[in-house]
This record gives sequence, structure tokens and C-alpha cells, in this order.
Amino acid sequence: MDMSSPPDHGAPRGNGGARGRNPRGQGERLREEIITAALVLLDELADDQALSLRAVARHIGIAATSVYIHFADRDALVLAALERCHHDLVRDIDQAEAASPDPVARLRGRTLCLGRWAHEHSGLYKVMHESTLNRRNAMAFKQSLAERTTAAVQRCMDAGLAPAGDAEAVSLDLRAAVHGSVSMRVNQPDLPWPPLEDQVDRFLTKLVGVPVS
Amino acid sequence: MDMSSPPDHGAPRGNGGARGRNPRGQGERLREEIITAALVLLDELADDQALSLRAVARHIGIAATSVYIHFADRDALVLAALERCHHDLVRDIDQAEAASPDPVARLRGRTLCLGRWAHEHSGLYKVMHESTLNRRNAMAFKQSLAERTTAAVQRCMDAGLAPAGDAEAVSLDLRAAVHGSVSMRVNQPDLPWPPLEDQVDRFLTKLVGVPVS
DNA sequence: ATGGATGAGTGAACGGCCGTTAGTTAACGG
DNA sequence: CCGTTAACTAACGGCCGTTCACTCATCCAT
Repeated sequence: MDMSSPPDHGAPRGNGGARGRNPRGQGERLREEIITAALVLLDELADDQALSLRAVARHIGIAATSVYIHFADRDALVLAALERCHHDLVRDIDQAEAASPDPVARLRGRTLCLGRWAHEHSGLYKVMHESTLNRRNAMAFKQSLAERTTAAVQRCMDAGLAPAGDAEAVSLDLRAAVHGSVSMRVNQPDLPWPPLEDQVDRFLTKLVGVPVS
Repeated sequence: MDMSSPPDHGAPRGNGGARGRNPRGQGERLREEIITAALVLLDELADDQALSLRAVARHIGIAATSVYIHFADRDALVLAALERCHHDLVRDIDQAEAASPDPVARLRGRTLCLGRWAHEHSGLYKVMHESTLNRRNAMAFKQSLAERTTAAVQRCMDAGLAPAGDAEAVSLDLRAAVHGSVSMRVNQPDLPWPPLEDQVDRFLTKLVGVPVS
């Protein structure tokens, strides 16, 4: 009996038990499960560099090496996870926007949806927008969020609800302000923050020039 | 001759050479040198978790264990480094403020000084304001920067240069917007950013209500 | 002057987690 | 029954934080 160095397990798999292997054509299912686990851990760690392949594997109860079946290396896994995360976020924000009637309410809906998401997934927000992965990798997919916000601003201008101007520049100011607010709240959650809605409304009225409420 | 496992060295000490030990009463000198090296590395790494004690020691050509003479553990070193960093930054910003005549120019001077500092020490800015160390540690000393900005806003109001109002709230909006702008520039330096000055001026006029230029 | 205390700094080692490679095993489809 | 798919075990090499015992040089008291 050799009790020394249990290979890698100790897994927190709830253990209804014995994750059987996937059926023949369904190898991709593990891939999704790995990404999901990576996102859970990234949200907890709030730092891409702190995420270890082995921790992801432990979390879902597989061997660390099984990750390499689906991802070339650690960075590829993180990238894939963030891409899915971003895709889901953009979808949610677009849905939130669609729920409102006029362009102003839609822009406001977008912004608040992002703020709420950041509050609920602060770790992921940090990894996405503040991690050093931004230095090492382009993450071009993030561009689409900015573009959609600019488009929403443009629609306010086109409807005469905001003073006509450079929608690109206005959108940049708005995004900067909102990101700053969200970032500060996420990074120092213990300070006594006023309601995000009020602050966003001030940004919308003062920076975009749009009438709110 | 045993060439295997050279203890920890390989040090990039420029090597004018042979760092002699400090004289009797001057043990504190190494402490300062350690902090300086930590700040250099933190600025490069832009992530407090990525900073290793051993890397700091290597950087100045001392044994890793010597760090423990001056700091209880790795976290204590990082904390001390950030405290010095913050202290120096506050000093620089106060100096920049003092160079301007009226309250508006002073507030603007403060803000731009911070922006320039963040641009030149983007790694440190990230560690200070975005690293996960914020979660694990209070870093109460950071409060003073916010307080001084609020005071500068209050002076604008007192001088009748900004519409009277809740200086605290206005300051928060301004800081959020500026932090957001700086943070985005730091995290995605490759995007085509417009001049920071222009954006700051828009924030000052639109959010604080102060006349600029 | 001299010898013990003390300050400044080492060297070696322990235990741990990590990324990644290489070779292996078990189930399934044809 | 055989090849392919899905997954595994074992291991290498590396960096890390931290502990412990140790070496010098210097200073002070005798």
C-alpha cells in the first residue's frame, strides 16, 4: 500500500459519483464543462494568472492532462473561457436593451445591465477588463461591446434625444466613466457606495446630454 | 566541484560588483533597497500575486532569506512597497497642484498629474488600484488621495468657480470617470486613445461644472 | 587586547503547487 | 476483433514561501 502522493485528486466533485466518460461522439461536452469550471474559478480568483490548469481539473474531477485534449495550453483555455463569457454578456446586455421602448431607456438599460453583471461577477469583470492578459493577448472580441454602446448613443442622437455630436467620443466618455465607477466598486467593495443607478443617470445626463426620468 | 543547483543566483545585478554588507547601524538601508526593487518588479509585472520574494532578492543580488530580516512575509513586503509608492504619488500630486494659481487649475493639475503618473507607471497603477490585494487587505492609506481630491473640488465650489453642491458626490463622479479613462488606457494601451487632457477637461466641465481654458 | 554579544546576511533544505510530456487503459463502433 | 475515441497514471523539471542553522564582522565591556 502506497499512500504517498495521491496523483492529483481530492476533488470537490459533489460526488453523486464516478463521472463516467462521455459517449462516443460527445467529447466536446467535457470541453464545455472545462470552460464552465474555469469561469467559476476565474470569478473567484479575479486574476487570470492565478488560475491553474490543475485546479480546473480538480474542480470537475478529471485528470489534469485531460485538459490538453481540448486546449493547447493554459492560455488557450483562459482565452476560450473569456470568449464565451464575453459572448454571454453581450447577449444579456442586448436582451436588456430590447426590453426598453425608447433609445434613452435602451442606452440606460444597457449600461445598468453591465453594471449589475459586474457586481454579480466581479471576478470575471476584473479578469476581462483588468487582468494582465490584456497585455499578452489582443482579445479583439471585446471590441464588439464598445461598438454596440456607441451605436446606442448614436441612436439617441439620431432621435434628437441627445445633442448631435461625435457619438464615438461621447460613447468613450460614457464608457470610461461607467467603467471607472464599476471598477472602483468592484475593487473596494467595502466602501459605502451610493446607488449605481443614480451615478449612471448623472453620467447619462451630464456626459451624453440625454434626459433621464 | 558541484555545479548542480546554483543556490538561487544568476542575479542581474549590474555588477559594479560585490555588494558588501551594510555597516553596523545601517541595516535599514537594505530594507529600502528591497522596497525599491519590489516596486520596479511590480511595475513590470502589474500584478501583486506574480511578485515573488525570490525575484526581488535576485534583482538586488541578495539571498532570498535576507528579505525576512526586514519583512515578516511576502505580503508585508508588498504592502510596504505600495505604501511608499502611494506616499510618493500623493507628494507629487500635491506639488503639481501647488504649481497652479486658481482652484480650477489646481484641480486640473492634480488630475492630469495622476493621469501622467498612471501612464508612466501603469504596472504600479494597476497593482495599487486593480490588484486582488485590495480584496485581501484594507490599504486604508489610499483614502488620503480621494480626500484630497474632494477638498480640491470643494475649493472650486467655495470660490464660486463650480456650482455649489455635494463636493463628495461630485468628487466621486470625477474620480470614477478619470479612473475609468486611465484604467482603460492602461489596460488596452494599443487602442487609438485621444489625448487625456481633452477628456479630463470634458469631465471637469461636464461633471464638476468648472470653466476650463 | 580580547572575548562574548550582536547585527547583517548566507546556504541548504523541506514541502508544495505548477505546466507539460509520454506512455497506458478502457470502452465503443464497425 | 480492431481501430479510434476519451480519458487516465506517472513522472520531469521548475519556481515558490518559509524555516533553521550557520558565518562573519563589528562593537562593548572587561
